[in-house]
Amino acid sequence: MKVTLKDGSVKEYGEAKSVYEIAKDISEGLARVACAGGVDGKIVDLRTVLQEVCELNIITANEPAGLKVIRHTASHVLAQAVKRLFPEAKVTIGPAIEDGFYYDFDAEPFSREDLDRLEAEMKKIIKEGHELKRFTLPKEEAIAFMKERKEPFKVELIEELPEGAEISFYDQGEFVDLCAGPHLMNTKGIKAFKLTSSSMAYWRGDSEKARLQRIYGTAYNKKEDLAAHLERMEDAKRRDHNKLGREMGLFTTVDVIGQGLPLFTPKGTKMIMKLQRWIEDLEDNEWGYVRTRTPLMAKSDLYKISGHWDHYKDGMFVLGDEETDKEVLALRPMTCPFQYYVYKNSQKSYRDLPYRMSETSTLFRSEDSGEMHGLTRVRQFTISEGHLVIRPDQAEEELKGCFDLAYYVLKTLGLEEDVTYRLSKWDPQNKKKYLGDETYWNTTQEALREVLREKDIDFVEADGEAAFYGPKIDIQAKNVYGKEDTMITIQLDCAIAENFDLYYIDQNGEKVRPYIIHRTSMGCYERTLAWLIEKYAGKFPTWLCPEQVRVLPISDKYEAYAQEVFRELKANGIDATVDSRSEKIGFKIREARLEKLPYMLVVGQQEEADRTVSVRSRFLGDEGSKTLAQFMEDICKEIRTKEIRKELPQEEGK
RNA sequence: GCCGAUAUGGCUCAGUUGGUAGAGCAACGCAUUCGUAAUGCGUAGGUCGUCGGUUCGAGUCCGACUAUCGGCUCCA
Repeated sequence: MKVTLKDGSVKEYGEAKSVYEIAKDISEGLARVACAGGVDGKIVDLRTVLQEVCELNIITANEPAGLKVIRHTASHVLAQAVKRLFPEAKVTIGPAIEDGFYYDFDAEPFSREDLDRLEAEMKKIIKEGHELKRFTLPKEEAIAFMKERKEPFKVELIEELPEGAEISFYDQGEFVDLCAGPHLMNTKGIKAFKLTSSSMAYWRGDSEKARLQRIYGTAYNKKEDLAAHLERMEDAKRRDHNKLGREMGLFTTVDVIGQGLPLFTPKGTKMIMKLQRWIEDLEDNEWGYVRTRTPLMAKSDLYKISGHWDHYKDGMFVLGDEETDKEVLALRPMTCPFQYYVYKNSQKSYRDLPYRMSETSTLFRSEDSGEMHGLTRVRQFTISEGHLVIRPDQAEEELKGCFDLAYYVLKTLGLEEDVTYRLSKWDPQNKKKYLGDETYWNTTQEALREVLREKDIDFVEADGEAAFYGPKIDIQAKNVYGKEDTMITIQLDCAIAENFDLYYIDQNGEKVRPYIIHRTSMGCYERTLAWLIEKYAGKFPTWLCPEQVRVLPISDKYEAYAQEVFRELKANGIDATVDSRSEKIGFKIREARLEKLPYMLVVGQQEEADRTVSVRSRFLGDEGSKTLAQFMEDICKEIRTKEIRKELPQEEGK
């Protein structure tokens, strides 16, 4: 589709997905020229263009762009319903988001019952079939219009728009909203929607500003799609690590121990130790790292040198009071300066670089109370933290090495498809938050960008996400609810060496400042475990399972043989147990399956006589019998190669 | 930190208008000795998150605190 713009230029749009783009261009950036714009070369007015666009949106409503329009319109219908049932409520903004929409209101908190009533009212509005009519007003009139309707938040929004702008509104029956569009032509276009939850949000995301009540909802073009979405959300709840991890007995929390301080059970600990041993072995033996072990706390003086005292003090647990105590200590929120002093312990030559240090490092961060979540946001956590002290000429190669290691870890865990890559840059609008000048940031950011380009990785760039000392490559993963957190980070830091007087001696015998790479390979063990729980819904690859094999004797009579099998498994380093209870075999199998064990070995008269085991696995079900030696060979190989076997389709056991 | 919701035996949940606790599963015991998703019977287990208040009487009403959940903000 070609749209002719006022300046005579013609912009060509592709199919379906760009429908929203057109509408957006027309109604936002090109609002003032749109009246003279046209579709397919014909000059038409804006209303016609928008109508055409909206029609297309209905047709292509399964495309993300089409859904966005439906959801945005649904958010207006929600606002209309709120104004009907809660006339005192003030409207603010209500955009479409990834899986639905929300609308923020200045109102009393909404209960689930309120949401149900609002849903009913929305259905009524949809049925009433209001046409969404767009009109514009000059800025001054627009302000007066919203003042008259007693909507202070809308007035504030309009006041910020440029002078002389034509302000766009949508009229749907008795409800009129300030909005750039686009929208469906009629409220009847909303075929399936649901209000999912309500919560509090701040006006413009600023905790100093008004507290608003946000209502979340979702809308689809078809009832089946909505049902499928709700089903996905139910599935997400079942996978939620915070629920499943507790149910499976991997971790727990205790009131009197405190928030954000999970306790790992023997099972959870086993999994974390498997990850940790793997990573340490990998780094030390294959990727050329040396291992350090440094204190969990230090005097405040250390953090003053590193800059954390100025930039990160609120995030640290400080022991003692600067006013009254001679010595003030703080638990470490990172390992950087500790490892710098390990580096400084002996004088390094250019030949010693890169000097790659790694530590399985427990860190403490004083998160605000509402920020903790399961295993993904905690106050004490352990990361595979490393610092590479490098010569400037080694930056590119070492950064790539860090990236390769991270990618290898992700791939082995089967998570490589589930992550996104982000180049985290400084915020040029807020330079005070960062060390170094513009040149420094441009150079370091470009170095990281080059690595991602070289690796042919799709990535996004994000302002304001950098550490205060340098930019980062962040590998982001989403939890089952779509919330994103950083899993692995690689950071380039060319500034801190100065503060700690780090140097090496070059070929000419001169002292030279090295660069530093801060990086993780697996990231935070707690978080990684959380993602693994959600990714595999508790059905972990065998190598990671806290219990890999359970021996199930048919009856007490075969206990001795079961013990023999068990000893053989343990002798091969396999995590195994024996279920010796006097229960029927069906019951034992049921329990082992509910616990998502990869392997069960049923042993009875036949097996004892033949020196075999009857194998039942999560992957193939009843696999028949194998000699013990054969089973041992197979499972050892599976564990050694960290194989991710395909699971049997879900059977439901209640 | 902010807003809202929630808090009953190991787990999942009942508990009516305030009259001082109930089920299933798990645990334990006994019987059963069993061939690929639940054997039967029995026993024990809770000062209802903590503290305070209202009341003749509080799991139930009120307040504070703590924790959990959903968000906001923040972040590995």
